[in-house]
Amino acid sequence: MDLKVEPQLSSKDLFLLYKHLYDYLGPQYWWPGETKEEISIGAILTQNTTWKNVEKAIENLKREGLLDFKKILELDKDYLAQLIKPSGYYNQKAQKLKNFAEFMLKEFGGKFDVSIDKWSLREKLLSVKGVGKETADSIILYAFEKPIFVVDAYTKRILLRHGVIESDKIEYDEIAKLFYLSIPEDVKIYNEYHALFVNIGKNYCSKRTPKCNECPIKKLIKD
DNA sequence: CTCCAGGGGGCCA
DNA sequence: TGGCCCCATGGA
Repeated sequence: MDLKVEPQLSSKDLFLLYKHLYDYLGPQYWWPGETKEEISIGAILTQNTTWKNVEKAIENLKREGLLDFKKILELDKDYLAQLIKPSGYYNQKAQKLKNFAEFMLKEFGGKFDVSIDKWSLREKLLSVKGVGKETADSIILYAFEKPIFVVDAYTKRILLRHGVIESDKIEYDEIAKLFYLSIPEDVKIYNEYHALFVNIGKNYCSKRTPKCNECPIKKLIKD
């Protein structure tokens, strides 16, 4: 069971919530990363792992000049695994990075400024072994810069605690739909909204020490 | 010590 | 599709 917070929010309030959070917390400047390659690689490395550990892995790759799809594809898999060890699941993730690098080179010549429909792009990304919905959507939004809404564990937990959704068994795409129906289709908004949710999730809605009483959302709802 | 963090794939009924 | 297991490190 997950705790709930009174009063409750409705899915119709999601755009209002965004505007309030943005006014209150300001831009979050996501996704951290100097290049699209770095951003997309980070999206895979952060699977079920804290960002702090991912930073170490990225730093190792950057130091070796390996934030490059061609080099990742050619690199010895075990060596790649050692470099990304701090991010955990290193054997699996080494293979995932190779799968993704090969996909990007074959499909788009390693480029991100492609004029492909975002849903077609999503289908293609989901066909890569190691890229699930959240990872695909993160890559589409933050590297390809197309308006796809990213749903993560924080998003689900926050919506659950504020009564927007009833059950944590709700499907990923069903949660995303709540946002597509409530807010304008806009890369900037989707970018900031997800980042704001992570901010709130980390600081006020973590599983272990939920500081619901100090949560900005609780204060904002009182309008 | 236990539990969790910005998941995803494989297997099986 | 729904449930279950595996992957693996670092931090609270």
